[in-house]
Amino acid sequence: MNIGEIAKRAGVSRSTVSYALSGKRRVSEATRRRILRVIDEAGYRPNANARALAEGRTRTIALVIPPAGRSLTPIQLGFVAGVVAAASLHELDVLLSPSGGEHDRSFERIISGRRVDGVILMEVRLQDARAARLRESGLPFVAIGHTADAGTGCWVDLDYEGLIGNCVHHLADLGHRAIALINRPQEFLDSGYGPARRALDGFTAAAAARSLTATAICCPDDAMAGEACVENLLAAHPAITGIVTANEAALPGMERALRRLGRAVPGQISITGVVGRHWAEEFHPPLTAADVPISDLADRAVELLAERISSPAGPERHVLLAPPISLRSSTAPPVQRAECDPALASQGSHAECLTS
Amino acid sequence: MNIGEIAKRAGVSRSTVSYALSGKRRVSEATRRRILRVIDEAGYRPNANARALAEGRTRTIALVIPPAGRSLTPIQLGFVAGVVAAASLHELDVLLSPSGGEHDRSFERIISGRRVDGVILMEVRLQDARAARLRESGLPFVAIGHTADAGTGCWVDLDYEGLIGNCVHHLADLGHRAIALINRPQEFLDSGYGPARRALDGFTAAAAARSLTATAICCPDDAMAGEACVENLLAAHPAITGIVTANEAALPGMERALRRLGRAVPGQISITGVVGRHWAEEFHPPLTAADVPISDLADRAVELLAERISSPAGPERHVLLAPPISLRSSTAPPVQRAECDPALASQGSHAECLTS
DNA sequence: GCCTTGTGTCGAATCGGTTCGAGCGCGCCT
DNA sequence: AGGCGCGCTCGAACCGATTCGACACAAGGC
Repeated sequence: MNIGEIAKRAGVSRSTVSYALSGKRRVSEATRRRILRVIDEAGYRPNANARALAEGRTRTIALVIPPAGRSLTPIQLGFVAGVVAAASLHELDVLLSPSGGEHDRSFERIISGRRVDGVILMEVRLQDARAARLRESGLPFVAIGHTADAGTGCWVDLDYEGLIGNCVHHLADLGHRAIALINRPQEFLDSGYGPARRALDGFTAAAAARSLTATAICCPDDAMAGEACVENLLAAHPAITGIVTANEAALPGMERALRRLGRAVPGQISITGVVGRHWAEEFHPPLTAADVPISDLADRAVELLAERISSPAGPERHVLLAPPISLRSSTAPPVQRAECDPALASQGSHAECLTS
Repeated sequence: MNIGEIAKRAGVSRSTVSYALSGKRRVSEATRRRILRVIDEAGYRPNANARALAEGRTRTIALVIPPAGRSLTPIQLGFVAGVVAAASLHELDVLLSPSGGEHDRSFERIISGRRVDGVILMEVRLQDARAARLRESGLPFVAIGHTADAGTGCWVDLDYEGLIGNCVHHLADLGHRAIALINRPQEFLDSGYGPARRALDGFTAAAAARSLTATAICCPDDAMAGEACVENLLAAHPAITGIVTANEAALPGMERALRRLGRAVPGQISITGVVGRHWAEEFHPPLTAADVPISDLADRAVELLAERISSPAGPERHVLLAPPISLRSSTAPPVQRAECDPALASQGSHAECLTS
């Protein structure tokens, strides 16, 4: 069933059918109705490939997911779902492309085969080969996170530097003097992964501004590692009363470690950070944190890309999101060590130990 | 840059370029080399849409993800990643399609626009409108989970019935007499979601076969609900010593509830079930469970689909996976209430309380 | 020397749409 | 009445590939 068959049955030419469908030229009401009836009876839909070939656009975008497929975090997952939903509203389909290692062929196939009108690139690095390849190809793309030359290209990103800084200020305001950062894994930092770098920068700068004693450590992306990290951290730096985390996957382990060490939250240790809302709410007690606005991020990325596709010569826009800190119940002023009996605190009755 | 331009530069016809690339007819070695050199210099790749139009196939498959995009579980996420990886090995691209509600237009667009050669359908229900639509369209598809008429169509699935049954038998072998099933949410059961139904069937049948006292409850897919479920369960049925779970998302909450109630695992309560490997290993203590072989599932689905695409008239094959139970450390023989001091057990020294 | 066989290449049709220029018939204005 | 403009429709070109039948030319057999 193709457009020619419809034309024949309706007794018109192929172009008239096309115009009746697209509305790009006027078609008399009588003819239009007749054509639509035939189409309805035949259950006809235009072939997407033929249309793409003729129009020169595919109405499809590619979403390039991070290299190691196995390490997709729930936050990334949420982003994928968000992009699909947002694209659906723009009448765009989403082609998923893995990247890295043997899967680079897939990426290359999609780009150079002109299968898509634009690309969303997840998890870009400060130096990113895929971004360079895309720039060379001339295909519109939006990066999630920004590359080293932040001025060029479109991107949407989270203001990790500012957000982590806000967390530090929040702890400082409460009176904490010794704090720590639990960052993403060391190799992320080494390979120039923006969020990890900027989290560290923001932490260091804010801590210095408030003259805090600050310790930053990296932690692999899983609960077991989180448990070990917190144990080692508190053993090595017993004075620490506040923790800022940029690593949500480690949270369950952190919770376990604190419980096992008998440190009450927020009685003895305050915790905050930048994590997905889901993780913040599942923490015990609910985490005071800057919730990562994952579906906003997805919406904005698709919006930017759609705009760029329709006018490739337009300005290269950037979006830097900075969600507010949601106050829940994992932060409080630090205990005064001298005045407070640890036994009391571990039983949860730390009210009388609070400082001013 | 298109095939005509390459032909001109190499001084041959367009068809010769096509044959040199596809190898479907012989081309003299000299000509072939010349063409390839020109292609290399120009950085030419065939336009995927034009090729699809001419060949009548798109080299793309659709992956239809569950209705509510927001509630994708990590296990589903893993499946998506697995499908993309497997498809990449077959030189297939993956188009992601949401389904349900307003997103059904996207599904319809992909199917009737002939954008794909085949479809993988996640989370099918026993009665499934999308499966019916696909059958009607004649497009090859593979379902994850089977529909009510299991004999027709291709599918891959997990043998939930058998696996949950095995878990029951495992507990029975250890000597447990009163056990419970923590199933997926009630509405899943009501809407005819296969895994939930079959988990319940398998549990009931195996418990009956071993003459166990069995309680089955449903639990929403999150940690908070898991915590509440376990508390209520143990309050209402204090005799229970073994729990089988089909709900991995509830696991962290279950762990918290047991800890708060002071029930040692596996000292006082044994836990097992069917859950993703990741969840099993993150549990404390590591969970004895039938690990869901998620990437196997994805591989087999893609394999079946690829086979069906290349020979649509072939047999409709099914795959039912039944992974073995991985013994970790969350199950043990139940304590003899009369002989055992709960205080001892809660300190982890339950060795002297074991039966037979 | 002619016919056969086979190798390598070409031209044209095809896939299923979109789009542009042209043409036809009609009503209106002068 | 003739000319003009307008509304509607048609035919043909085009997008960029694949594929089939045909043809040119060289080698080999009689």
